[in-house]
Amino acid sequence: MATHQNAEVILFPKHARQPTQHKRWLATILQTFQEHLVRQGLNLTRQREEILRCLMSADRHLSVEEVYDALKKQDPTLGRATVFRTVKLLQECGLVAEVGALNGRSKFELKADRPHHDHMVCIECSRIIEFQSPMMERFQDEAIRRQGFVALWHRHEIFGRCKNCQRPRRS
Amino acid sequence: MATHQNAEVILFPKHARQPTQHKRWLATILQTFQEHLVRQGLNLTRQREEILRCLMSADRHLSVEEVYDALKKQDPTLGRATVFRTVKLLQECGLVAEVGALNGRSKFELKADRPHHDHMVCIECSRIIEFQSPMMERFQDEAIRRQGFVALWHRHEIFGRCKNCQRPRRS
DNA sequence: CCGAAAATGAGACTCGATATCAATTTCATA
DNA sequence: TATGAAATTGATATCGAGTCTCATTTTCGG
Repeated sequence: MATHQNAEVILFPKHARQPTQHKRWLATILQTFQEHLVRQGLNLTRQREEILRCLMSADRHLSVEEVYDALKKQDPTLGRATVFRTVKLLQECGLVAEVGALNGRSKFELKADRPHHDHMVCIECSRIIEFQSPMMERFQDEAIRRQGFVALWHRHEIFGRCKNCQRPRRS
Repeated sequence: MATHQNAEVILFPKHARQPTQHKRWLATILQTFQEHLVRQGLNLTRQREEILRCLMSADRHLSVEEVYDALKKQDPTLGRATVFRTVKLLQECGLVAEVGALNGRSKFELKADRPHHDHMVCIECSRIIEFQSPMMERFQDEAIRRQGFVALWHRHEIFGRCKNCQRPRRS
């Protein structure tokens, strides 16, 4: 009945880049966000930057609550609503994608400059495994074209047990 | 700000079967459900049967609220909780599948005896287009095997605009 | 028919997400 | 740099899908 697990969020570079390299990457993404905001007549505020940085430096998919908790420590005035609003903005400009989680709490990941991939979600340990399958994509695109559909985004999640969680039986 | 659209649910056979044919189909599915219940020491009650019949005869994916509204008319004592509970039972025995909808309200479809398929969801008119792509499935399965993952179910939804809703611009 | 177990439905409750709104911040412009 | 309209924020209220509780009713084997 705990409100949420994973109260502690350890932040470290996702791609283990060189510091300088990472800085440049970070700057590029910030700029993308900035441009999107300007296009809408909005500003890149301290809070928005913090939230984006948090998502950029996390080594895993985070929920809004996790982002909020992590940032609250270094900025106690931050409000939940701002995190929700900012994540929505980041989704709109395609920097962040929702990865529907198991129990109604959505998790988010940074999409920027990362190749397209889908997810396998372990129902035991909640681990999210990213995978790519260009061939699968290809046939998916073909199906979309066949229907005369214009795809804006998609969600492809496979639920089951990961390699480490294949216990013989549920106790 | 309406609580929910589509208050009216028109029920008619999904597959336009012959009456006798449909009756037999219905009986088979009811029996499947029955068997699942007995296996768990549960009973097939009037409410449970009504709910399954409703899902079986709908021509589209329904939300719990829609099932509830439709049945409430012919059985005013029916409770929301019962619909939620029954849909969960139907999911457990594989007769019904959740099709994650746009706004947090899940919709459900009857899976029984229908071939596997995925969905394209129109963000304009909420229409759900079912499609099949055996090749796509094949490469998906391959990816799952490659990860040593054991898949239990999956969700593959493509969001965008359907053929009829490709307006030139959002006003 | 009896009685234990299952099922129901009304309503309280949970909790992620959104809306509201007064106070604060931002930035183009003077 | 000062100004003010527009954007932003955060506290809080609110919403709503889904779950839980529990007293009452139904089911079904014996």
